[in-house]
Amino acid sequence: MSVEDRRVKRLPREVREKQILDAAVRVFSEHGYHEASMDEVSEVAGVSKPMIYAYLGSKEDLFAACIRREAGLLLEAIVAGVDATVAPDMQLWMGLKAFFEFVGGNKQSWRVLHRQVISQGGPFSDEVLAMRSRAITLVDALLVGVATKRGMDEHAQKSTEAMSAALVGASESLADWWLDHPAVPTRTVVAWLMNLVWMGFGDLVEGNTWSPSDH
Amino acid sequence: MSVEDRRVKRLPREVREKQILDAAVRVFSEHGYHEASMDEVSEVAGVSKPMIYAYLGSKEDLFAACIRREAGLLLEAIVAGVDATVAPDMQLWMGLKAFFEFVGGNKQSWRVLHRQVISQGGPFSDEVLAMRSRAITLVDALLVGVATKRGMDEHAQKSTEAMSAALVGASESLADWWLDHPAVPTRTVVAWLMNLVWMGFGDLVEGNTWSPSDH
DNA sequence: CCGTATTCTTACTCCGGAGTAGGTAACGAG
DNA sequence: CTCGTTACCTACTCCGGAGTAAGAATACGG
Repeated sequence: MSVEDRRVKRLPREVREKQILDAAVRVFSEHGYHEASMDEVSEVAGVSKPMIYAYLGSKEDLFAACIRREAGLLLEAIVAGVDATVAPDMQLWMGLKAFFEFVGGNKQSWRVLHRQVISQGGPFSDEVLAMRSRAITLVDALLVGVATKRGMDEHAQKSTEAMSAALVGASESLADWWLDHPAVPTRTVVAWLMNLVWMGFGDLVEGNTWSPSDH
Repeated sequence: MSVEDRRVKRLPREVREKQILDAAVRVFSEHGYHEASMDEVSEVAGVSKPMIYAYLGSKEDLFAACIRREAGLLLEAIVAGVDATVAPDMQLWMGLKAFFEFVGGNKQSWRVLHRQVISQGGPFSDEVLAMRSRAITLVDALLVGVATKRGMDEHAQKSTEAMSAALVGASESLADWWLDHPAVPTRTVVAWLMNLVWMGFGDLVEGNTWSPSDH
Protein backbone atom coordinates (compact mmCIF):
# COMPACT_ATOMS: atom_id res chain seq x y z
CA MET A 1 0.00 0.00 0.00
CA SER A 2 2.87 2.27 0.68
CA VAL A 3 3.72 2.23 -2.98
CA GLU A 4 0.29 3.08 -4.35
CA ASP A 5 -0.90 5.23 -1.53
CA ARG A 6 2.14 7.40 -1.54
CA ARG A 7 1.66 10.46 -3.71
CA VAL A 8 3.81 10.47 -6.78
CA LYS A 9 6.87 12.12 -5.41
CA ARG A 10 10.21 13.46 -6.33
CA LEU A 11 9.58 14.51 -9.87
CA PRO A 12 12.17 16.52 -11.78
CA ARG A 13 11.96 20.27 -11.61
CA GLU A 14 10.69 20.80 -15.15
CA VAL A 15 7.66 18.63 -14.59
CA ARG A 16 6.76 20.34 -11.33
CA GLU A 17 7.10 23.74 -12.88
CA LYS A 18 4.68 22.77 -15.59
CA GLN A 19 2.21 21.39 -13.05
CA ILE A 20 2.47 24.57 -11.05
CA LEU A 21 1.94 26.78 -14.06
CA ASP A 22 -1.05 24.72 -15.15
CA ALA A 23 -2.57 25.01 -11.71
CA ALA A 24 -1.81 28.72 -11.55
CA VAL A 25 -3.48 29.42 -14.88
CA ARG A 26 -6.55 27.55 -13.72
CA VAL A 27 -6.75 29.27 -10.35
CA PHE A 28 -6.02 32.73 -11.72
CA SER A 29 -8.60 32.28 -14.45
CA GLU A 30 -11.20 31.31 -11.88
CA HIS A 31 -10.63 33.89 -9.19
CA GLY A 32 -8.50 36.60 -10.73
CA TYR A 33 -5.08 37.62 -9.60
CA HIS A 34 -5.89 39.14 -6.26
CA GLU A 35 -8.52 36.69 -5.09
CA ALA A 36 -6.32 33.77 -5.97
CA SER A 37 -4.19 32.54 -3.10
CA MET A 38 -0.87 30.81 -3.33
CA ASP A 39 -2.26 28.20 -0.98
CA GLU A 40 -4.93 27.28 -3.48
CA VAL A 41 -2.44 27.14 -6.31
CA SER A 42 -0.25 24.83 -4.29
CA GLU A 43 -3.23 22.69 -3.41
CA VAL A 44 -4.37 22.37 -7.01
CA ALA A 45 -0.85 21.71 -8.18
CA GLY A 46 -0.47 19.00 -5.54
CA VAL A 47 2.65 20.64 -4.24
CA SER A 48 3.46 22.53 -1.10
CA LYS A 49 3.75 26.28 -1.13
CA PRO A 50 7.48 26.70 -0.65
CA MET A 51 8.04 24.73 -3.84
CA ILE A 52 6.32 27.43 -5.79
CA TYR A 53 8.49 30.10 -4.24
CA ALA A 54 11.57 28.02 -4.84
CA TYR A 55 10.78 27.39 -8.49
CA LEU A 56 8.74 30.33 -9.73
CA GLY A 57 9.39 33.08 -7.22
CA SER A 58 6.82 35.47 -5.83
CA LYS A 59 3.13 35.57 -6.65
CA GLU A 60 3.79 38.36 -9.09
CA ASP A 61 6.51 36.36 -10.78
CA LEU A 62 4.22 33.37 -10.99
CA PHE A 63 1.48 35.38 -12.62
CA ALA A 64 3.91 36.93 -15.05
CA ALA A 65 5.16 33.47 -15.94
CA CYS A 66 1.59 32.36 -16.68
CA ILE A 67 0.99 35.38 -18.85
CA ARG A 68 4.20 34.90 -20.74
CA ARG A 69 3.53 31.27 -21.45
CA GLU A 70 -0.08 31.69 -22.52
CA ALA A 71 0.57 34.80 -24.55
CA GLY A 72 3.37 33.01 -26.31
CA LEU A 73 1.13 30.07 -27.12
CA LEU A 74 -1.58 32.34 -28.46
CA LEU A 75 0.67 34.34 -30.72
CA GLU A 76 2.36 31.16 -31.83
CA ALA A 77 -0.99 29.66 -32.76
CA ILE A 78 -1.89 32.73 -34.75
CA VAL A 79 1.27 33.07 -36.78
CA ALA A 80 1.30 29.31 -37.34
CA GLY A 81 -2.23 29.56 -38.70
CA VAL A 82 -1.45 32.26 -41.24
CA ASP A 83 0.04 31.66 -44.64
CA ALA A 84 1.91 34.87 -45.42
CA THR A 85 1.90 34.23 -49.16
CA VAL A 86 -1.85 34.48 -49.74
CA ALA A 87 -3.94 37.60 -50.25
CA PRO A 88 -4.35 40.02 -47.34
CA ASP A 89 -8.00 39.28 -46.76
CA MET A 90 -7.25 35.58 -46.55
CA GLN A 91 -4.42 36.31 -44.17
CA LEU A 92 -6.75 38.18 -41.89
CA TRP A 93 -9.28 35.41 -42.18
CA MET A 94 -6.73 32.78 -41.25
CA GLY A 95 -5.39 34.80 -38.37
CA LEU A 96 -8.80 35.43 -36.92
CA LYS A 97 -9.72 31.81 -37.36
CA ALA A 98 -6.62 30.69 -35.53
CA PHE A 99 -7.33 33.19 -32.79
CA PHE A 100 -10.89 32.04 -32.23
CA GLU A 101 -9.88 28.42 -32.38
CA PHE A 102 -7.31 29.02 -29.69
CA VAL A 103 -9.79 30.83 -27.51
CA GLY A 104 -12.35 28.09 -27.97
CA GLY A 105 -9.84 25.42 -27.03
CA ASN A 106 -8.19 27.28 -24.19
CA LYS A 107 -10.85 29.23 -22.43
CA GLN A 108 -8.87 29.41 -19.21
CA SER A 109 -5.84 30.81 -20.93
CA TRP A 110 -8.00 33.40 -22.56
CA ARG A 111 -9.61 34.41 -19.31
CA VAL A 112 -6.24 34.96 -17.72
CA LEU A 113 -4.94 36.88 -20.68
CA HIS A 114 -7.91 39.07 -21.36
CA ARG A 115 -9.88 39.61 -18.20
CA GLN A 116 -7.21 39.61 -15.58
CA VAL A 117 -4.36 41.42 -17.11
CA ILE A 118 -5.81 44.58 -18.50
CA SER A 119 -7.12 45.70 -15.16
CA GLN A 120 -4.01 45.34 -13.04
CA GLY A 121 -1.79 48.26 -13.80
CA GLY A 122 1.14 46.29 -12.47
CA PRO A 123 4.10 44.90 -14.31
CA PHE A 124 1.90 42.20 -15.83
CA SER A 125 0.00 44.48 -18.07
CA ASP A 126 3.29 45.19 -19.76
CA GLU A 127 3.56 41.56 -20.69
CA VAL A 128 0.14 41.36 -22.22
CA LEU A 129 0.01 44.85 -23.57
CA ALA A 130 3.19 43.93 -25.38
CA MET A 131 1.46 40.96 -26.95
CA ARG A 132 -1.57 43.06 -27.69
CA SER A 133 0.68 45.58 -29.35
CA ARG A 134 2.26 42.85 -31.41
CA ALA A 135 -1.17 41.72 -32.51
CA ILE A 136 -2.18 45.25 -33.38
CA THR A 137 1.06 45.79 -35.23
CA LEU A 138 0.49 42.59 -37.16
CA VAL A 139 -2.93 43.71 -38.28
CA ASP A 140 -1.70 47.21 -38.92
CA ALA A 141 1.02 45.95 -41.22
CA LEU A 142 -1.66 44.11 -43.18
CA LEU A 143 -3.88 47.16 -43.46
CA VAL A 144 -1.03 49.48 -44.30
CA GLY A 145 0.09 47.11 -47.00
CA VAL A 146 -3.32 47.14 -48.60
CA ALA A 147 -3.76 50.86 -48.16
CA THR A 148 -0.49 51.93 -49.73
CA LYS A 149 -0.72 49.44 -52.53
CA ARG A 150 -4.09 50.80 -53.51
CA GLY A 151 -3.00 54.38 -53.05
CA MET A 152 -5.20 55.24 -50.13
CA ASP A 153 -5.13 58.88 -49.20
CA GLU A 154 -2.91 60.03 -46.41
CA HIS A 155 -5.62 60.87 -43.96
CA ALA A 156 -7.16 57.47 -44.21
CA GLN A 157 -3.76 55.88 -43.83
CA LYS A 158 -3.29 57.54 -40.49
CA SER A 159 -6.33 55.72 -39.29
CA THR A 160 -4.98 52.24 -39.82
CA GLU A 161 -3.43 51.99 -36.40
CA ALA A 162 -6.66 53.05 -34.77
CA MET A 163 -8.56 50.67 -36.99
CA SER A 164 -6.27 47.86 -35.96
CA ALA A 165 -6.88 48.67 -32.33
CA ALA A 166 -10.60 48.67 -32.99
CA LEU A 167 -10.37 45.38 -34.84
CA VAL A 168 -8.38 43.71 -32.11
CA GLY A 169 -10.85 45.05 -29.57
CA ALA A 170 -13.76 43.82 -31.61
CA SER A 171 -12.17 40.40 -31.79
CA GLU A 172 -11.64 40.26 -28.07
CA SER A 173 -15.14 41.41 -27.35
CA LEU A 174 -16.60 38.99 -29.83
CA ALA A 175 -14.55 36.21 -28.28
CA ASP A 176 -16.13 37.01 -24.94
CA TRP A 177 -19.57 37.02 -26.52
CA TRP A 178 -18.78 33.72 -28.13
CA LEU A 179 -17.92 32.15 -24.79
CA ASP A 180 -21.54 32.77 -23.84
CA HIS A 181 -22.85 31.38 -27.15
CA PRO A 182 -20.76 28.29 -27.75
CA ALA A 183 -23.32 26.80 -30.10
CA VAL A 184 -22.19 29.09 -32.90
CA PRO A 185 -19.45 27.41 -34.91
CA THR A 186 -16.05 29.02 -35.19
CA ARG A 187 -16.18 29.70 -38.92
CA THR A 188 -19.46 31.50 -38.52
CA VAL A 189 -18.24 33.90 -35.89
CA VAL A 190 -15.11 34.63 -37.82
CA ALA A 191 -17.08 35.12 -41.01
CA TRP A 192 -19.32 37.64 -39.28
CA LEU A 193 -16.36 39.58 -38.07
CA MET A 194 -14.66 39.45 -41.44
CA ASN A 195 -17.77 40.76 -43.10
CA LEU A 196 -18.12 43.59 -40.66
CA VAL A 197 -14.54 44.59 -40.71
CA TRP A 198 -13.13 43.72 -44.04
CA MET A 199 -16.02 45.01 -46.05
CA GLY A 200 -15.85 48.20 -44.04
CA PHE A 201 -12.17 48.51 -44.60
CA GLY A 202 -12.61 47.66 -48.24
CA ASP A 203 -14.99 50.57 -48.61
CA LEU A 204 -12.50 52.77 -46.89
CA VAL A 205 -9.82 51.78 -49.35
CA GLU A 206 -12.10 52.38 -52.29
CA GLY A 207 -12.74 55.87 -51.02
CA ASN A 208 -16.32 55.03 -50.09
CA THR A 209 -16.43 56.95 -46.88
CA TRP A 210 -19.36 57.68 -44.66
CA SER A 211 -19.84 61.14 -43.24
CA PRO A 212 -22.53 62.73 -41.13
CA SER A 213 -25.09 64.75 -43.02
CA ASP A 214 -25.19 67.81 -40.77
CA HIS A 215 -23.28 68.53 -37.54
CA MET B 1 -7.83 81.87 13.72
CA SER B 2 -10.05 79.15 14.95
CA VAL B 3 -12.55 79.97 12.25
CA GLU B 4 -10.25 79.79 9.25
CA ASP B 5 -7.90 77.11 10.49
CA ARG B 6 -10.64 74.72 11.33
CA ARG B 7 -11.33 72.34 8.45
CA VAL B 8 -14.74 72.82 6.96
CA LYS B 9 -16.71 70.57 9.18
CA ARG B 10 -20.10 69.23 9.80
CA LEU B 11 -21.46 69.12 6.31
CA PRO B 12 -24.78 67.47 5.57
CA ARG B 13 -24.76 63.83 4.65
CA GLU B 14 -25.54 64.30 0.97
CA VAL B 15 -22.52 66.48 0.41
CA ARG B 16 -20.19 64.10 2.22
CA GLU B 17 -21.49 61.16 0.24
CA LYS B 18 -20.73 62.95 -2.98
CA GLN B 19 -17.23 63.86 -1.80
CA ILE B 20 -16.60 60.27 -0.82
CA LEU B 21 -17.86 58.92 -4.11
CA ASP B 22 -15.72 61.39 -6.03
CA ALA B 23 -12.67 60.37 -4.05
CA ALA B 24 -13.48 56.70 -4.46
CA VAL B 25 -13.80 56.96 -8.22
CA ARG B 26 -10.47 58.67 -8.37
CA VAL B 27 -8.67 56.21 -6.14
CA PHE B 28 -10.23 53.15 -7.76
CA SER B 29 -9.38 54.44 -11.19
CA GLU B 30 -5.77 54.94 -10.19
CA HIS B 31 -5.06 51.74 -8.33
CA GLY B 32 -7.85 49.36 -9.19
CA TYR B 33 -10.28 47.84 -6.75
CA HIS B 34 -7.97 45.62 -4.78
CA GLU B 35 -4.95 47.88 -4.56
CA ALA B 36 -7.09 50.74 -3.43
CA SER B 37 -7.36 51.06 0.33
CA MET B 38 -10.19 52.55 2.27
CA ASP B 39 -7.64 54.60 4.15
CA GLU B 40 -6.57 56.30 0.95
CA VAL B 41 -10.13 56.96 -0.07
CA SER B 42 -10.84 58.53 3.28
CA GLU B 43 -7.70 60.60 3.02
CA VAL B 44 -8.53 61.89 -0.44
CA ALA B 45 -12.10 62.56 0.56
CA GLY B 46 -10.90 64.49 3.59
CA VAL B 47 -13.03 62.38 5.87
CA SER B 48 -12.23 59.70 8.40
CA LYS B 49 -12.74 56.09 7.56
CA PRO B 50 -15.73 55.28 9.77
CA MET B 51 -17.70 57.92 7.90
CA ILE B 52 -17.39 55.90 4.74
CA TYR B 53 -18.62 52.79 6.47
CA ALA B 54 -21.44 54.73 8.06
CA TYR B 55 -22.62 56.28 4.81
CA LEU B 56 -21.68 53.92 2.03
CA GLY B 57 -21.13 50.58 3.73
CA SER B 58 -18.37 48.11 2.97
CA LYS B 59 -15.65 48.50 0.37
CA GLU B 60 -17.65 46.35 -1.99
CA ASP B 61 -20.72 48.51 -1.48
CA LEU B 62 -18.66 51.62 -2.08
CA PHE B 63 -17.29 50.27 -5.33
CA ALA B 64 -20.72 49.19 -6.47
CA ALA B 65 -22.02 52.66 -5.71
CA CYS B 66 -19.26 54.18 -7.86
CA ILE B 67 -20.06 51.86 -10.70
CA ARG B 68 -23.75 52.53 -10.51
CA ARG B 69 -23.31 56.26 -10.52
CA GLU B 70 -20.78 56.38 -13.34
CA ALA B 71 -22.57 53.84 -15.47
CA GLY B 72 -25.76 55.81 -15.06
CA LEU B 73 -24.07 59.01 -16.12
CA LEU B 74 -22.57 57.35 -19.17
CA LEU B 75 -25.78 55.82 -20.41
CA GLU B 76 -27.60 59.05 -19.67
CA ALA B 77 -25.08 60.98 -21.75
CA ILE B 78 -25.51 58.57 -24.63
CA VAL B 79 -29.28 58.54 -24.78
CA ALA B 80 -29.33 62.29 -24.26
CA GLY B 81 -27.01 62.67 -27.23
CA VAL B 82 -29.14 60.66 -29.63
CA ASP B 83 -32.09 62.01 -31.55
CA ALA B 84 -34.31 58.99 -32.07
CA THR B 85 -36.13 60.54 -35.01
CA VAL B 86 -33.22 60.74 -37.43
CA ALA B 87 -31.89 58.04 -39.73
CA PRO B 88 -30.22 54.98 -38.14
CA ASP B 89 -26.75 55.82 -39.32
CA MET B 90 -27.03 59.28 -37.81
CA GLN B 91 -28.34 57.75 -34.60
CA LEU B 92 -25.31 55.53 -34.38
CA TRP B 93 -23.07 58.47 -35.17
CA MET B 94 -24.61 60.57 -32.45
CA GLY B 95 -24.48 57.78 -29.92
CA LEU B 96 -20.84 57.06 -30.60
CA LYS B 97 -20.03 60.72 -30.50
CA ALA B 98 -21.71 61.11 -27.13
CA PHE B 99 -19.89 58.06 -25.88
CA PHE B 100 -16.46 59.28 -26.92
CA GLU B 101 -17.14 62.73 -25.60
CA PHE B 102 -18.05 61.28 -22.26
CA VAL B 103 -14.93 59.16 -22.17
CA GLY B 104 -12.78 62.11 -23.14
CA GLY B 105 -14.26 64.26 -20.43
CA ASN B 106 -14.39 61.62 -17.72
CA LYS B 107 -11.33 59.48 -18.12
CA GLN B 108 -11.43 58.37 -14.51
CA SER B 109 -14.99 57.24 -14.75
CA TRP B 110 -14.14 55.30 -17.85
CA ARG B 111 -11.15 53.63 -16.26
CA VAL B 112 -13.28 52.48 -13.36
CA LEU B 113 -16.04 51.27 -15.61
CA HIS B 114 -14.00 49.53 -18.24
CA ARG B 115 -10.72 48.35 -16.79
CA GLN B 116 -11.69 47.51 -13.26
CA VAL B 117 -15.03 45.93 -13.51
CA ILE B 118 -14.71 43.33 -16.20
CA SER B 119 -11.99 41.49 -14.36
CA GLN B 120 -13.59 41.07 -10.96
CA GLY B 121 -16.07 38.27 -11.17
CA GLY B 122 -17.74 39.68 -8.11
CA PRO B 123 -21.12 41.30 -7.76
CA PHE B 124 -19.84 44.45 -9.47
CA SER B 125 -19.49 42.93 -12.86
CA ASP B 126 -23.22 42.42 -12.78
CA GLU B 127 -23.69 46.15 -12.50
CA VAL B 128 -21.51 46.96 -15.45
CA LEU B 129 -22.32 43.94 -17.52
CA ALA B 130 -25.91 45.04 -17.19
CA MET B 131 -25.01 48.43 -18.60
CA ARG B 132 -22.95 46.81 -21.29
CA SER B 133 -25.90 44.63 -22.16
CA ARG B 134 -28.12 47.66 -22.38
CA ALA B 135 -25.65 49.28 -24.73
CA ILE B 136 -25.46 46.17 -26.87
CA THR B 137 -29.22 45.89 -26.89
CA LEU B 138 -29.48 49.51 -27.95
CA VAL B 139 -27.17 48.97 -30.88
CA ASP B 140 -28.80 45.67 -31.71
CA ALA B 141 -32.20 47.31 -31.93
CA LEU B 142 -30.76 49.77 -34.41
CA LEU B 143 -29.20 47.07 -36.54
CA VAL B 144 -32.23 44.83 -36.43
CA GLY B 145 -34.37 47.75 -37.48
CA VAL B 146 -32.22 48.35 -40.51
CA ALA B 147 -31.88 44.69 -41.31
CA THR B 148 -35.56 43.84 -41.24
CA LYS B 149 -36.60 46.97 -43.03
CA ARG B 150 -34.30 46.17 -45.90
CA GLY B 151 -35.26 42.52 -45.91
CA MET B 152 -31.95 41.10 -44.83
CA ASP B 153 -31.79 37.33 -44.99
CA GLU B 154 -32.39 35.35 -41.85
CA HIS B 155 -28.88 34.09 -41.41
CA ALA B 156 -27.43 37.57 -41.49
CA GLN B 157 -30.08 38.77 -39.06
CA LYS B 158 -28.94 36.25 -36.51
CA SER B 159 -25.59 37.91 -36.53
CA THR B 160 -26.77 41.32 -35.39
CA GLU B 161 -26.38 40.55 -31.74
CA ALA B 162 -22.84 39.35 -32.27
CA MET B 163 -22.16 42.36 -34.45
CA SER B 164 -23.42 44.62 -31.73
CA ALA B 165 -21.12 42.95 -29.23
CA ALA B 166 -18.25 43.40 -31.65
CA LEU B 167 -19.14 47.02 -32.22
CA VAL B 168 -19.35 47.79 -28.53
CA GLY B 169 -16.05 46.02 -28.01
CA ALA B 170 -14.49 47.95 -30.86
CA SER B 171 -15.71 51.18 -29.32
CA GLU B 172 -14.29 50.31 -25.94
CA SER B 173 -10.99 49.28 -27.40
CA LEU B 174 -10.81 52.35 -29.56
CA ALA B 175 -11.60 54.50 -26.55
CA ASP B 176 -8.63 52.97 -24.78
CA TRP B 177 -6.44 53.61 -27.80
CA TRP B 178 -7.69 57.14 -27.90
CA LEU B 179 -6.66 57.77 -24.31
CA ASP B 180 -3.11 57.16 -25.49
CA HIS B 181 -3.54 59.44 -28.54
CA PRO B 182 -5.42 62.43 -27.20
CA ALA B 183 -4.29 64.65 -30.06
CA VAL B 184 -6.83 63.06 -32.37
CA PRO B 185 -10.10 65.00 -32.23
CA THR B 186 -13.28 63.29 -31.18
CA ARG B 187 -15.08 63.60 -34.49
CA THR B 188 -12.19 62.00 -36.26
CA VAL B 189 -12.09 58.91 -34.09
CA VAL B 190 -15.81 58.50 -34.31
CA ALA B 191 -15.73 58.97 -38.05
CA TRP B 192 -13.13 56.25 -38.38
CA LEU B 193 -15.22 53.87 -36.39
CA MET B 194 -18.36 54.74 -38.32
CA ASN B 195 -16.59 54.10 -41.56
CA LEU B 196 -15.25 50.79 -40.43
CA VAL B 197 -18.44 49.58 -38.94
CA TRP B 198 -21.28 51.18 -40.78
CA MET B 199 -19.88 50.68 -44.21
CA GLY B 200 -19.24 47.06 -43.28
CA PHE B 201 -22.73 46.65 -41.99
CA GLY B 202 -24.07 48.41 -45.02
CA ASP B 203 -22.43 45.87 -47.26
CA LEU B 204 -23.87 43.14 -45.13
CA VAL B 205 -27.34 44.54 -45.59
CA GLU B 206 -26.88 44.85 -49.31
CA GLY B 207 -25.93 41.20 -49.45
CA ASN B 208 -22.32 42.05 -50.26
CA THR B 209 -20.76 39.38 -48.14
CA TRP B 210 -17.19 38.31 -47.95
CA SER B 211 -16.30 34.64 -47.89
CA PRO B 212 -13.04 32.76 -47.92
CA SER B 213 -11.95 31.40 -51.27
CA ASP B 214 -10.92 27.92 -50.15
CA HIS B 215 -10.86 26.35 -46.63
C1' DC C 1 -30.55 75.18 28.88
C1' DC C 2 -31.37 70.29 28.47
C1' DG C 3 -32.06 66.17 25.69
C1' DT C 4 -31.60 63.91 21.40
C1' DA C 5 -30.03 63.21 16.91
C1' DT C 6 -26.31 63.85 13.64
C1' DT C 7 -21.65 64.50 12.26
C1' DC C 8 -17.11 63.10 12.93
C1' DT C 9 -12.64 61.27 15.09
C1' DT C 10 -8.94 58.52 17.37
C1' DA C 11 -7.44 54.33 18.25
C1' DC C 12 -7.94 50.16 18.24
C1' DT C 13 -9.05 44.47 16.77
C1' DC C 14 -8.46 40.84 13.86
C1' DC C 15 -7.57 37.91 9.96
C1' DG C 16 -6.23 36.29 5.46
C1' DG C 17 -2.62 35.42 3.01
C1' DA C 18 2.30 36.42 1.29
C1' DG C 19 6.51 34.83 2.24
C1' DT C 20 10.12 31.96 5.22
C1' DA C 21 12.91 29.14 8.57
C1' DG C 22 14.46 24.99 9.24
C1' DG C 23 14.24 20.30 8.80
C1' DT C 24 13.43 15.48 6.35
C1' DA C 25 13.82 12.20 2.84
C1' DA C 26 15.16 10.48 -1.56
C1' DC C 27 18.55 10.13 -5.19
C1' DG C 28 23.32 9.89 -7.62
C1' DA C 29 28.31 9.94 -7.61
C1' DG C 30 32.42 8.25 -5.91
C1' DC D 1 28.20 3.65 2.81
C1' DT D 2 28.62 8.53 2.90
C1' DC D 3 28.50 12.89 1.28
C1' DG D 4 26.52 16.35 -1.45
C1' DT D 5 22.56 17.79 -3.95
C1' DT D 6 18.00 18.22 -5.11
C1' DA D 7 13.09 17.64 -4.05
C1' DC D 8 9.91 18.48 -0.65
C1' DC D 9 7.24 19.36 3.75
C1' DT D 10 5.25 21.31 8.32
C1' DA D 11 4.76 25.05 10.80
C1' DC D 12 5.51 29.12 11.57
C1' DT D 13 6.11 34.97 11.19
C1' DC D 14 4.38 39.16 10.02
C1' DC D 15 1.89 42.90 8.00
C1' DG D 16 -1.48 45.50 5.39
C1' DG D 17 -5.77 46.67 5.42
C1' DA D 18 -10.92 45.81 6.29
C1' DG D 19 -13.93 46.80 9.63
C1' DT D 20 -15.34 48.58 14.65
C1' DA D 21 -15.86 50.37 19.52
C1' DA D 22 -16.51 54.15 22.03
C1' DG D 23 -16.89 58.54 22.56
C1' DA D 24 -16.30 63.92 21.38
C1' DA D 25 -18.23 67.86 19.35
C1' DT D 26 -21.84 70.41 17.14
C1' DA D 27 -26.52 71.54 15.92
C1' DC D 28 -31.35 72.24 16.98
C1' DG D 29 -36.13 71.67 18.76
C1' DG D 30 -38.68 72.46 22.76
